[in-house]
Amino acid sequence: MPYTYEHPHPAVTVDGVVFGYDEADLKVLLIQREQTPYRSRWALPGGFVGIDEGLEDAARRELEEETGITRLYLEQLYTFGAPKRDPRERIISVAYYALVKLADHAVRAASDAKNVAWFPVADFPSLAFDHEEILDVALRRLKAKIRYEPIGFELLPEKFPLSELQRLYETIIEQPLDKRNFRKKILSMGLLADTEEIQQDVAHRAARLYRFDEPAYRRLKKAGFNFEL
Amino acid sequence: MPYTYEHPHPAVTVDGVVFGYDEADLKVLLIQREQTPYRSRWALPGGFVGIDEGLEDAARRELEEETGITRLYLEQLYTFGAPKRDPRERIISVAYYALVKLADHAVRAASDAKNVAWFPVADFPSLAFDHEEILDVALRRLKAKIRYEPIGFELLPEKFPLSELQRLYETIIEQPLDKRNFRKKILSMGLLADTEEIQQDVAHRAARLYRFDEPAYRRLKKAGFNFEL
DNA sequence: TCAAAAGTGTTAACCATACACCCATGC
DNA sequence: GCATGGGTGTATGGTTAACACTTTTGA
Repeated sequence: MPYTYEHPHPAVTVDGVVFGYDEADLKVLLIQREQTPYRSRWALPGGFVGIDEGLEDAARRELEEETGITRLYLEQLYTFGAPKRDPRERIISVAYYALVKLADHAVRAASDAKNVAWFPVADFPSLAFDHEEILDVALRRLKAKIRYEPIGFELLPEKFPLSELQRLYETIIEQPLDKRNFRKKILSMGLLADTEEIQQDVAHRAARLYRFDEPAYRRLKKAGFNFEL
Repeated sequence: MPYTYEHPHPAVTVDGVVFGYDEADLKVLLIQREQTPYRSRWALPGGFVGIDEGLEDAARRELEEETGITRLYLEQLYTFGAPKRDPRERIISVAYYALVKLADHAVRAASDAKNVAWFPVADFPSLAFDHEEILDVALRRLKAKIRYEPIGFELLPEKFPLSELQRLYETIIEQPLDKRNFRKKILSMGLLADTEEIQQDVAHRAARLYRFDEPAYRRLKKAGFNFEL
């Protein structure tokens, strides 16, 4: 049961910053802690890395265990290791950030036994440990990355109208975009496939639905194409 | 002496990818291992993180201990934690990359007791552990980052002619640049201060020497300026 | 006087921006 | 018929890209 080493070893955890988006807001998934320290504070989902477990594997496992979310875009963010970041012992945390299609996951997370909830990134409670710093780094990464990698689609449903894509971008980069220029640019890239479907049950003219054309993106990328804004 | 934990803990190390540049090549600093495993193989400098030591502190300490290099640009790169990356025990490595002004450091590293040497990144020996992968990630990061952050100057001497800066960029991004356009662009940014000095001991017309104007950069950045290429 | 690199401007193509109205639909 | 958002084109200014010759210096 006890594990002994000649030199002291830190503990290693993974923490996940899970972003979701609904028509109004960019949101982040938080869990309310049940144990000390920071009991009842909200925190990023995460946990210890198994001794024979890869880092990304650990991140996926923790997210699935704690939130039920299973298929998501996941990328390593940064490693946080300030000596006193956890009051119990030295814990080094490898942080990941994830993008999920909120519509598909909102219910499961909310109905879980644990206290799990989505908070708007513009308005969230005080967090445990250094998790506010981690969230801040994740947000900055997302803002920067969404401009030069087509990852925005990971936050939208499979099929979406252009206006929703535009709103997503406007929300994340925090500035308005010109509708005509946005459409011109994004359509001219050849990354969107017209699904030939339109919105249902809207109280106005229904918009065409597009989907992200992954194979086309791969082809273009190989040919030297660079996504931008 | 022995340290005991209820659950198994991985060891945590830092490894450093130190880049330097001379008029011909982008180079990386390697150390020849004296112990098993991978005895006598070349490897990235690095070592264990002290239990009360910050990650970046550990990286700086290791680089100083192993190579004598003390003032450098240092940034966290990525964390590598595949379960079998070290044959002895589970070791998670937080990798950093560093940029140094080679001219100032070439001698010290080479004259150290340990077997330390600079290798061109285009032609280096087989490396220990997963260090080739780490180097590869570092190179890609450098190539990407040098285009949108003015970090190239960290690789040049304090004072340099424009042609040297251009050669540096051409070397790192691996494509030729037009001389007139390069000068126009870089000078129009207002980041270079004319030192009013010129090259000495050259067998042709001596070039003006510039230096990177750090305060000017900070001012511009605050005003929303974005360095690019 | 030759070799080697420094230094310098103009033009054309392209791209980003700004901007306003009509259309389709459901209520 | 009205409210709501969908969908569309053009003109201008700025930015990038292509391109070649003269100057300076030391050997």
